[in-house]
Amino acid sequence: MLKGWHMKSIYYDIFEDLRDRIESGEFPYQSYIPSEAVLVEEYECSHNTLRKALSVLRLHGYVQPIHGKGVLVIYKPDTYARFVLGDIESFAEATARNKLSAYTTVRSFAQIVTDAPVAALTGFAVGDHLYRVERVRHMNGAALIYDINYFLVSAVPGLTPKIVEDSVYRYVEGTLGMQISTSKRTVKVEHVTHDDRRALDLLDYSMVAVVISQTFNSEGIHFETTFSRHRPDFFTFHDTAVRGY
Amino acid sequence: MLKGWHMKSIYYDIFEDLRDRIESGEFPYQSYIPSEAVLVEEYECSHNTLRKALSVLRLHGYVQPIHGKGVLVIYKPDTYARFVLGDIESFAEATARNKLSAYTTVRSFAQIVTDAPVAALTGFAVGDHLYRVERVRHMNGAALIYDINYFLVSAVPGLTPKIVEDSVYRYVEGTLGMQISTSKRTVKVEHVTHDDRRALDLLDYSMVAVVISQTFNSEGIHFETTFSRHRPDFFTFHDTAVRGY
DNA sequence: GCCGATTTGTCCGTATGTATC
DNA sequence: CGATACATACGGACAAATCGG
Repeated sequence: MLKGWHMKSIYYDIFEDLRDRIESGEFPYQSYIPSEAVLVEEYECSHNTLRKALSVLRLHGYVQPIHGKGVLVIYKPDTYARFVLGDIESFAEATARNKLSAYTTVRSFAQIVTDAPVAALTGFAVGDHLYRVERVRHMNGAALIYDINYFLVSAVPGLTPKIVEDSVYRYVEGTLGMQISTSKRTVKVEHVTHDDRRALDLLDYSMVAVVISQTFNSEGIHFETTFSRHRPDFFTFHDTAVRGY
Repeated sequence: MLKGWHMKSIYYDIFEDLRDRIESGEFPYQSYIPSEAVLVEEYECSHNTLRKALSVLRLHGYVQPIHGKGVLVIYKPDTYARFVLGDIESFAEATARNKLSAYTTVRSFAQIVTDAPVAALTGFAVGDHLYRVERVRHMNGAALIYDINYFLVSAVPGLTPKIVEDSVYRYVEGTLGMQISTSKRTVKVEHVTHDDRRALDLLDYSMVAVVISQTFNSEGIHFETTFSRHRPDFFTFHDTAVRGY
């Protein structure tokens, strides 16, 4: 059984525990984890709850259930880069996990009203009030990521340059109590702009990797569109796709 | 209730039906779909089965369930590009869906034995027998994608240049009856190589977008690693991430 | 502010189907 | 063929969030 109390939900606690046991090497690559029946005993939960945990584990690319045989581990520690973007993770969270020295500078901070071009760009409606923020992410001393954020004012009231310098997500989830839910992202490669040249330490790179993400909160409101422009050599995007899900 | 017989499973049929109804505009952006109770009536299924269908719908970024209120549609038809890569979709399937004139040429076809460098590159074990295939994807007359595939011979026996010119997935899923299950992908941006220059119509681009994918079949066997090198202006990668899954 | 109706979220127990060995 | 293991489906129960009276 799991130690103390569960924080989120039973199935999620079981998922986290199994994930940790896989990452720790207790269940190595190409081995089978214990059967459903055994795990139901161990975690003292219902068969349905365990299956939900296994489904999350699968969606994260840790295991591959095989009908009639067992649940196979397909997680290789070496293969996984540490900068996980296939999940929703903020810059602050990501750098903390990677133990990198990193900081953010704010290039501009303004409040605007959506016009037609901005609407086409961001997906917001004409007339929406937005915060437009430009930030530069430095890692180990070099300017590597140039972020242009558009936040819906009504959803993220009281945003300040001070806050965006720290972590918007911490403010949004902590102070405002808002929950981020779905993020739709597109990855492209574009020519560098004059702004890229000014903002980033580009060396001789002529193109940048761009991640365009539209983020929805738990109320289904599209509250953020971000253009994240990365120097190519420091850009990696991970993703796990599962058939039938 | 759904028309005739279900092909795969009840929950998947319901997912496909709801997805179609959303894409058709019956449930527009920012509207609520009928409640669980109503849909359970309509589809004559159990409440659990319907919830599973909704979970798949959510993972595909169509809806956002909101506790106590309903299930909100967050799908915008315009926003979605048609070249979906966040799902597992083959080149043949993708071009067919996009109604593009496309064809494939085979640059090389060989059988090799994995040595240390190839092992490090592909994730296969030293000594594994592999097919190494180089192909170029042409769309509307231009060479845009340069694919280098490594297939595990034991998992994909009898592969021929003729087959890879058509669709490997059709052979694998159709003839061999194998089912593709999980795909782990990484997107990077790299400098063009001499091979890129020879294989692709690169214009003056100096970099390519690279998708590295490791694909597992339903038996949990890592049977394919592919390096897909795209001309930047024709490259787009879509992804939907959901918190808590 | 409270209460009740509605709606989604989680969990449980059970039954049946299907693939593997 | 039987035992094991995963896959799907059902029905019931309760919790939590929302909304209106």
